[in-house]
Amino acid sequence: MEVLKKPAFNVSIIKWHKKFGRHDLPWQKSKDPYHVWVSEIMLQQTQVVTVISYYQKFITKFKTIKALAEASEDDVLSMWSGLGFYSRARNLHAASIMIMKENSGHFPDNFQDMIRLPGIGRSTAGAILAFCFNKPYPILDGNVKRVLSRVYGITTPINNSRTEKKLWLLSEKNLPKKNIDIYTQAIMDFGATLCIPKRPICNICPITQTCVAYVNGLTTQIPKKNPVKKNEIKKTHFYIYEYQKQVFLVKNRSGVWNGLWLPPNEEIKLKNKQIIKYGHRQSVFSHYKLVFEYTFIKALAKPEIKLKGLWINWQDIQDIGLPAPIKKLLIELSP
DNA sequence: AAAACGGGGAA
DNA sequence: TTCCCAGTTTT
Repeated sequence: MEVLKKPAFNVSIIKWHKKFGRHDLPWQKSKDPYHVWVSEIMLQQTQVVTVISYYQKFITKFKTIKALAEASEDDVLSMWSGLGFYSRARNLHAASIMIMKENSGHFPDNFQDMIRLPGIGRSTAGAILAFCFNKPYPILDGNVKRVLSRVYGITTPINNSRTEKKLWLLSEKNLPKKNIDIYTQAIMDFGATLCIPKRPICNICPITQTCVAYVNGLTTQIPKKNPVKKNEIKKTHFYIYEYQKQVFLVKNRSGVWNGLWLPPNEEIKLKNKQIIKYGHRQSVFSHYKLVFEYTFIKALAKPEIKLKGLWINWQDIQDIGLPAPIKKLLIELSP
């Protein structure tokens, strides 16, 4: 009797990618590690569609590692404004300075030197090594976790350290002997477009025969996740002062939105003031909900503010590092 | 309202 | 090693 040999999972994925994968993303145009690095950092906690325009703006503004290293942190954060998880931008900037100092501007070509850079961990280093240097390193992002847990029928929670260890081993085990760059892109595209979190499109999937979750009817239950802790509520108040078409902002130096500009959260005594508006907003983070009230105060005389900060023209708020909900609020309040 | 998206750094 | 922290968009 003839034994039908099933194609290996990784070979099937590469074949699938030729026809159905994404080939025209902006960062796929070059193998320049700087480009791939920036894209990988942006993609760490953000979806492709959101990243595209930010990536293009960022690379246009900072064309090389040198240009990034020579920029101010303010400039870097302003390009990141709205993308969230701002430590990614601060780390990218800090890493570019390290690369200038320690490696004369050349991005490292090996795993050990890469993960020394702030913001680059095992998965990000693996992606850069595969895409730019054709080296067989595994990655383990959300897509890969989902695909592997379904293919192997892993029912333990994927946000658990034992399961994660197992997934790393599987990711490594499945690396193809050749075309590591294509495979790495392929498994991410496959996870992002076909083996999606809810309602995976199994009817056109090329690997259902070897997918344990599919064969056992478990695709909706895998991957399983431990529940995340619930959100507490934090409250704060912003005082938005306007004087002669300018608004006053201070640099935040802690917690969320570290390094970004915010309206002060303490009231400043004014002799002549004209309060325009009160209101409140909320902003949901992964670990808590921030409820903030705001008071919009139009000053009739220049306020004497002891806080260190800056007066900025309304139209210039586009160009500084502001959190998305604050930028939105200021744009609504601007004349 | 909940889910999706990894890695740094303190404990 | 483990735990805590960190933002916005999409579903």
